[in-house]
Amino acid sequence: MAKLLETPTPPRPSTSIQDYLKRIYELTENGQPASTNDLARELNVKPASVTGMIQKLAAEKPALVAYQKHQGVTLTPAGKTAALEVIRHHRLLETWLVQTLGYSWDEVHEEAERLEHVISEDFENRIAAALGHPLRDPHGELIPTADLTMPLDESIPLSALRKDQSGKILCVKAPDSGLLRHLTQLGLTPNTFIEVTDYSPYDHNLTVKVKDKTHVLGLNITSKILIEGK
Amino acid sequence: MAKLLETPTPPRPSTSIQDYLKRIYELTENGQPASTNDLARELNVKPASVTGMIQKLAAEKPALVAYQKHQGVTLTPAGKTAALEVIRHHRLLETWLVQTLGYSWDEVHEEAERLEHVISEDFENRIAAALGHPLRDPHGELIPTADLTMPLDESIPLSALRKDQSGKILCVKAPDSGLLRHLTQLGLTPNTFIEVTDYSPYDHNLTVKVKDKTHVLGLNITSKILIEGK
DNA sequence: AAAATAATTTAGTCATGGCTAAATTATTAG
DNA sequence: CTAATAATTTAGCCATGACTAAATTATTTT
Repeated sequence: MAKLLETPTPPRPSTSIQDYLKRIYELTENGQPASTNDLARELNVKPASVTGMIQKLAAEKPALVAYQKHQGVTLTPAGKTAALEVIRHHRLLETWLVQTLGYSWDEVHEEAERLEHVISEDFENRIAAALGHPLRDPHGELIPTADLTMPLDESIPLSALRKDQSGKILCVKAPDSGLLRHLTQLGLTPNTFIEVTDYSPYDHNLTVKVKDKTHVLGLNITSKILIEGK
Repeated sequence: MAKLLETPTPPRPSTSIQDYLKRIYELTENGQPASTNDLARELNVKPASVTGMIQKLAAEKPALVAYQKHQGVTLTPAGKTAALEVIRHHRLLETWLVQTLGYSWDEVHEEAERLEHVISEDFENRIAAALGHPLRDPHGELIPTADLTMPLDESIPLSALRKDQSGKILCVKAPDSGLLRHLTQLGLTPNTFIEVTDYSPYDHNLTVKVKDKTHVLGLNITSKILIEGK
């Protein structure tokens, strides 16, 4: 009898579509449309394939992306919601794998990348609850809330700090796991206290003290480390 | 540099192939080849599709199934190994979801059904270790070992017991979750003590005492409940 | 502004894994 | 043993999502 009342759940976007939407979200966080080439690079796919998929996403009802030839692509509200769903899955999974299976935060990404596409809403709810509805994942990235909106980011980049200012590291946005491990070595991990002991106005290098050790960090690093806002 | 040394990991069988191999394993546990129709029913796919996939699996090098037209299909050693890998994933996942996320053993199946295809060896090892390398899953089914062999089953069906015999329930093989919940209601769950207080030689019904309650069970149920062997 | 280069799109192909309809082979009933 | 039925296979089609090669459009350089 329950059979007869089953909601005809709308089919979930395919794994490929989810990947496209997630990457488009990330590439458009700067406010600029994402280019075909950039997407192709991020997705490990040829540009021609990107064009094809984008055209398909733009033709869906409702459209998931806004697209004009040669103008790059952005997410529609529907597309953004779908992207945030995937990102929420990913970040909750990373948090959960680190907490319950002893993964380190720099090796958990790939696993989450595969799991994010197949977990149920029920599963998502259970791990969110088990983790106490965390605000950030192990990297410090904000986790989209259950209503599929991204919380306001109140962090500022470490590069904005000057001599004698200090704060707590919230987030480390490292593009590859090599750098991630390096920064972990230096003690530059989320929830660590950091203090700026010197600032060079010429190259914007910061001298920082973390866990009683001192390091000089260039803009390439300090711009990727986020500190709690004042 | 690590790049240059990356093992060219053989591509994992597709999700579809994994599903086929798992079902063939289950359907051939009785020693008989699996028929096209039975497989189609189990996989929610048309018989013609099964024929196509089986032919493909038989043509792989090494072959994953042994197949002769109209004769049904069995697993080759390579196919059996691949099937046991998926079954190990499934059963470890079920065990783990029940233990760590409070799933009940009758609602965990579908989730594991999707996750089993995407977890890494590393993940498998971590949950196996975290669970203390369990012998059976929450249903009581044997979990294939890390070397991908199925442990010897030392259980016997409840239907083999007679008046005044007793034992511990190891496994409940219920074909659908409705029956599963019903049996749970009756207290017929793995690791519970059960005592046969009467036996009817005519219809093979057993009168059993479980958790201070008494029930009369038909062969349709008693043959699906496994008890620790003597 | 024209030429060279880079980015993007189109057109056409392929593999995967479903499907239907029709043909074939097995099995069962009479 | 033959006819009816059931099971299985073949043939041909479709959607998805990749690919290459060629064409087109944008952007830089000179």
